Amino acid sequence: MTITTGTKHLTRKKQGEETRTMLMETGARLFAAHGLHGVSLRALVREAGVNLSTVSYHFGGKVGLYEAIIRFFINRRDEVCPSAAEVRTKFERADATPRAKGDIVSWYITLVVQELLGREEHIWPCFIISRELAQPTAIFPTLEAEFFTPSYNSFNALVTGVLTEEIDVEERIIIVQALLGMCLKFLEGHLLITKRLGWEGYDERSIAKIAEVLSRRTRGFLGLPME
Amino acid sequence: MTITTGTKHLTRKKQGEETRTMLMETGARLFAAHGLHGVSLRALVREAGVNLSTVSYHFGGKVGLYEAIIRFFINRRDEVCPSAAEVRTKFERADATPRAKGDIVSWYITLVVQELLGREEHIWPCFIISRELAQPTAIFPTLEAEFFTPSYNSFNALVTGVLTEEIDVEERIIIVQALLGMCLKFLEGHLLITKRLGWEGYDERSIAKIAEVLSRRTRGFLGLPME
DNA sequence: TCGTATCAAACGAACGTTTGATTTAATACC
DNA sequence: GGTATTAAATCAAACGTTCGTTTGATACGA
Repeated sequence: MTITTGTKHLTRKKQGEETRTMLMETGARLFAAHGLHGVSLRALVREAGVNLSTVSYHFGGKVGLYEAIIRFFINRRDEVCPSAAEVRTKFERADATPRAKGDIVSWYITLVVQELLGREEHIWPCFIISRELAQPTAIFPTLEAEFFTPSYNSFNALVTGVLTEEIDVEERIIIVQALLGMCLKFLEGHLLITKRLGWEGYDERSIAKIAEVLSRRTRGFLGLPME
Repeated sequence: MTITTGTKHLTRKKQGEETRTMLMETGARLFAAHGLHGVSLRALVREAGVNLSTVSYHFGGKVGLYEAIIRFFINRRDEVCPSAAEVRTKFERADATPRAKGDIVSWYITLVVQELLGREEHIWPCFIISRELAQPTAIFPTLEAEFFTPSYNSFNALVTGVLTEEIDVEERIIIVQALLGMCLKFLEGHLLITKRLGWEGYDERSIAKIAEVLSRRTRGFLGLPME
């Protein structure tokens, strides 16, 4: 009967969902800032304004909450960077000119930067999973299979599409890693970077600026004209 | 009288020094893998083969050990990347040709990659401090003042030396961050990267390969001919 | 009345730290 | 040169705290 009174009027089920959401949002922010082991459940629930036991009730425990946050983001992977197949299709349908290739690179980098940095709901979970790279937990194998490998394949499709000339496999892998690191740096280091740039944080203009510089210079990195 | 018997023959003072070294080496490795909060002192001393109380005795506590490891690395900063002044001198003494600038870029990137990845005693502390960027602890202000800022200034001197043409300050900062991220990626992600490349770990040959690819392509990133 | 969600309280385990005794190389004394 | 003293370093044990989890009672909408 959903109800009623003034501000709070939730069915019992909606209330549970609201609690889950609040825990995941707060958890994403705190785990991003301090890591899985750096956040106590008591601090987390105080910040979220819910009872300590709700974590075990809804997620089975601290690790369950942590992994739920990661799984939620894994399911959004398609939004973060294009699939490898999509990238390959782009190259098949475009001219083989450096100019056309450069356009694809710019499209790709711009998209990734905007999805990584531009979405409130993405930035903290993304922060968390990027830390899994250096500090893996039990969820890492899943994360690698369902997120890192597809993302890597997507970047790899981009690089392969550009560098059609003969290039040894080691160099191609190194290039992909370098590009990934370049993009992720603006995520992991966003506190220091925005401070150094005198920005309050990332907004539409600043993200567009980063995307423009990175996409243009990535063309140079890949041996295409920067224009 | 130092003595004598068979294998172990240390003065009491040397023994203390050996304990400190063992704790710092083990701590560097474990803190790098799991973070400050992810390592318990009991697990650490078990691995190091020393008594629990020695941590408090020699370092004042867990955080004291952690910060000692970081301070040790801060004092090695000069070896990790050249000073900004040294970079500027290089440019002053070189021709203004793209070729000469490219040589400086290659020299710089090669040096940084080799110092970051090539030294056993550097890699774990370096790993730890790179995590401080995303997950700052109490030591961060010191780290920023005595390590990150000088390193940033050094990279900035390189980029500034290359891009003498008119370029807005935001773009220059973004470029510096991208280059930093590119280099650090091979540190933070070394487990995944070596796995993907089918390497056992970084060795002299693989590091040289990474340095070669990155330095050559960084020239392209900075608008110089890749040769 | 039933099932879901919340809550305060308590649980045992693990944490970082402290303590006081013990070991041991170096020193002082005769 | 042998013996007692000193100070540094180690060690096992125990400290109080905080951790994640569990429990059992309560609130409340269906």
